Amino acid sequence: MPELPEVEVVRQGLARGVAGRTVADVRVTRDRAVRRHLAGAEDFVARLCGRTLLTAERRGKYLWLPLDSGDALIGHLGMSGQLLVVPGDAPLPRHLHVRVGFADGGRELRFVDQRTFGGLQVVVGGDPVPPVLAHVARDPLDPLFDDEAFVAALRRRRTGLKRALLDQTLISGIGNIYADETLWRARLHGARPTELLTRPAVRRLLAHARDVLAEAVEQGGTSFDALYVSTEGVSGLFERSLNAYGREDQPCPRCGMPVRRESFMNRSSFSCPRCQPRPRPGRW
DNA sequence: AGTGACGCCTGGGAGC
DNA sequence: TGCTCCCAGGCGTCAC
Repeated sequence: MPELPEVEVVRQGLARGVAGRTVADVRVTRDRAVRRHLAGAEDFVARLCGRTLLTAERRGKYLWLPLDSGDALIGHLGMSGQLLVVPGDAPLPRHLHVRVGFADGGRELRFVDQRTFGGLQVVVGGDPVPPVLAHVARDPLDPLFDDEAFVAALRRRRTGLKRALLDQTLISGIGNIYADETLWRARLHGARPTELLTRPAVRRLLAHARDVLAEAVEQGGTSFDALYVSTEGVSGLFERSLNAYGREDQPCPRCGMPVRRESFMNRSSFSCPRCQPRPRPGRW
């Protein structure tokens, strides 16, 4: 599932593959893929044609490509989205929704998305960040991420720790997989009340989040199936480095206890029963 | 204002 | 074999 590392790998591919190129033609074959573009698919196409894509940027799980018009093309992969840079005569995949051809006649950009939770839109402004993304917090790999502000904000929350890690307005880029991996490394259960964590504990947690995200970027991200791939269609290798996520009943790599699976927020959470004990009422 | 529940969407697999 | 149900889960929206 695309979280920060997977999206970052895609961003790097876009920077290599489409930045600096001028759009010649755009085809939208499924309007749902541009539903966030409120002015409609026709307007989406008009705002892209003839424009040059300047760079490839990312905040959390959002991507955007500033245009020479002052607009920006925003992309979100949702659960199953792919941004591919491939030859125009490559076979058309089943869930291909948007094609962007370039004036240089080289490889085209494709948005493919099985579940269409993701999508594309063109918005006004993209420097330093499109206004519609202003609510998204900086992510832990952002040089301007404010560690102490995060520590204070998390401790002001009155919620569970995993819920806070998944809140993109508090810290962005972390989804279910990397939340579980961060918690495993920090030896904390996701139900721990945020307001009871000490400052040093939150700093350690943040350091683990940074580590696991950076290591996953190095490995090209996590690919459980063919749904997540780079712009070149390559799968990531980080799945083999997962310690908790998806490892129900397998031994904890640290202590050997079988990893447990719990239902949480209508999804699965994986943790070690020994390394990450459930919080007891009134203690932490 | 902060918190949490809900619905969107499709394919694959389990179960009958 | 074929049908139904469940699961994966990011995030915008809405209610409290």
